Amino acid sequence: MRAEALKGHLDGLLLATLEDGPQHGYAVKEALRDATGGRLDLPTGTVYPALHRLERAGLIKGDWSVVGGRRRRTYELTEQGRRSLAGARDHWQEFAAVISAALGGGLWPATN
Amino acid sequence: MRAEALKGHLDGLLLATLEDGPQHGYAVKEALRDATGGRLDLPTGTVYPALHRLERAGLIKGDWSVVGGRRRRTYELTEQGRRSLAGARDHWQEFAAVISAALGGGLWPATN
DNA sequence: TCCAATACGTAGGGTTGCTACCTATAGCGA
DNA sequence: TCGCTATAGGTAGCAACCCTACGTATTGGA
Repeated sequence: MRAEALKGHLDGLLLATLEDGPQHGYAVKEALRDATGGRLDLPTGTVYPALHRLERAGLIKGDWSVVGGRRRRTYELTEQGRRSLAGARDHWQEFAAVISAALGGGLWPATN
Repeated sequence: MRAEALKGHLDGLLLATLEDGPQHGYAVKEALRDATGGRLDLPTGTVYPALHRLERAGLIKGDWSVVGGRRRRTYELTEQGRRSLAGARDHWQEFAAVISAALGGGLWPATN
């Protein structure tokens, strides 16, 4: 996975991993890796700042806790975050359709 | 179309529009707009610098000419550019699959 | 004792597309 | 003639954002 391709799509991915319940940052990173068969293994320097950004934007809400002697910041979606996730999915569908149409050479959007 | 979403995918789109024959910059911009039903209408400040970048990278080759009193720079794919386009298509397929898997909520890749 | 895994973080940089602006010609309508 | 639009090219500077490279700390196994 070329890295820079992710630009502008990361936020939706992070929100999606929080959809099924609260997670702490490190778990989000692992969930994303597992959901993609290891093909999307983000560095922590990408994940943590992005989560901070989402929290500042009011899309997620974090709380500190301590588990097994390690401090954790557990995040959950806000109502606004849930709406944003839905928007991100819509946007992705359109974006993918547009790129596929223009890039050509592919079977897209799977015409039948 | 959110703007930053395009990051890292523009080069492939430009190469794809040159696949069926040489085009000048302005025509590339219009071809892209038409191929996407107007949904991808790039500003010239995006297209021209990107073409310069591709030429510097050796993926396309440009030549000046004058048509109807207007100077044109006509670009065509190099052999390297053709390979790069193929790579961009492969990369896009994988990228789209990964994002779709992680983003969820969607019918992807259009299972039937 | 040392290292990996877990868990969090920041500083700085590089890439890249966009905004805003500029030049110039052809052609049309007022 | 004047002004506007379409065509055709260009640049400077900015902002977003993800990555690299670090740093801290704890737990637990080799």
